[in-house]
Amino acid sequence: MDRIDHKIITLLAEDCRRSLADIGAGVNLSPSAVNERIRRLTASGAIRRFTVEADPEALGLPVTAFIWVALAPDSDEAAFRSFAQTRPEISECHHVTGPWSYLLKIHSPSLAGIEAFLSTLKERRFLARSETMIALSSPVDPGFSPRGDL
Amino acid sequence: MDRIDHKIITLLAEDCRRSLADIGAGVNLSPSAVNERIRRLTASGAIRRFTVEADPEALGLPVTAFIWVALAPDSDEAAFRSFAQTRPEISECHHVTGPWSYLLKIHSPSLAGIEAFLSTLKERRFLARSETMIALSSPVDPGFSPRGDL
DNA sequence: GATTTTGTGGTCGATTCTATCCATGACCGA
DNA sequence: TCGGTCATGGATAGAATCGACCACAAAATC
Repeated sequence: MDRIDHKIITLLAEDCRRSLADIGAGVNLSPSAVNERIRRLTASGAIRRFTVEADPEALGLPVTAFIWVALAPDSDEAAFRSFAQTRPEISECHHVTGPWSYLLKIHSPSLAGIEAFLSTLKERRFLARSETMIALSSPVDPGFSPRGDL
Repeated sequence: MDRIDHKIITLLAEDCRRSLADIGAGVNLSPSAVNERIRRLTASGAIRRFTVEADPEALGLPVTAFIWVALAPDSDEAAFRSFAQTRPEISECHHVTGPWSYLLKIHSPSLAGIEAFLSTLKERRFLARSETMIALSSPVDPGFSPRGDL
């Protein structure tokens, strides 16, 4: 992981469809050498996946919400984590310091969808309490990469 | 934006390097037709960009933090937004409902980096107050796509 | 200490696959 | 019937991929 790998990742982050020759010109390397480096970066996990950033609105998910979750004292934390991983509307789930256990970022077609999602959390007895914040606008946002069928 | 476009985006989100023939097989369309749809999806902004998800740790950014920001009453909100857009360590910036103005997600090489970032916010007189939460682990996380040189 | 050995990471060129473009054709609504 | 939209299929240009070969640095041997 040297300076060149770093630059390759930066270039791919901007546009991962540029040609190896293009990238090579940016880092003074032949296309083959760049290809080999990308192969290694992918194999080592430094590059997790090649993907597209989509506009959530275009996908019918105009509502972005952040939900603070305090897990119920008797809840199964492992179950909560795997729940989070299987729900496609959850685009982020972080275990955080501070008064709350988890922070969720979720995309939904409507506020009603958020409400339904909260109901699900309650039904499954994960929640001790929660707080929801709706994103009004997002000056910086990676958008949305559908995980699974949605 | 029909069911087919939706599926194409899902397939590209999983792996945007698969061939048009591959995708075509998934949606019963010829490679050319798929190409044309992707072109339109990109032109319309439904697909924002083709990118890579990187592992923040591999890039030397093992610390992920969420910072709640309440803007100072006399601060220039537009200036804050453009500040957010130009700082590469900010991977998300959302204007949210509730007691806080903005939620930031930032990636940093260390806790000292977070502290330095908070100092910058203070120096620029953006802050009325703030609260920082550190991510301990992230069961679901899109990782990191470097914006700009970093 | 000089020389050989070995391994890593590079270039170059041949081959195969892919995207792209264009001409053509089907289908639907006015 | 006429137009517009969208798909197909084939030709072409361009890209990724692979293998053979090369340069360099570090380690081992004489």
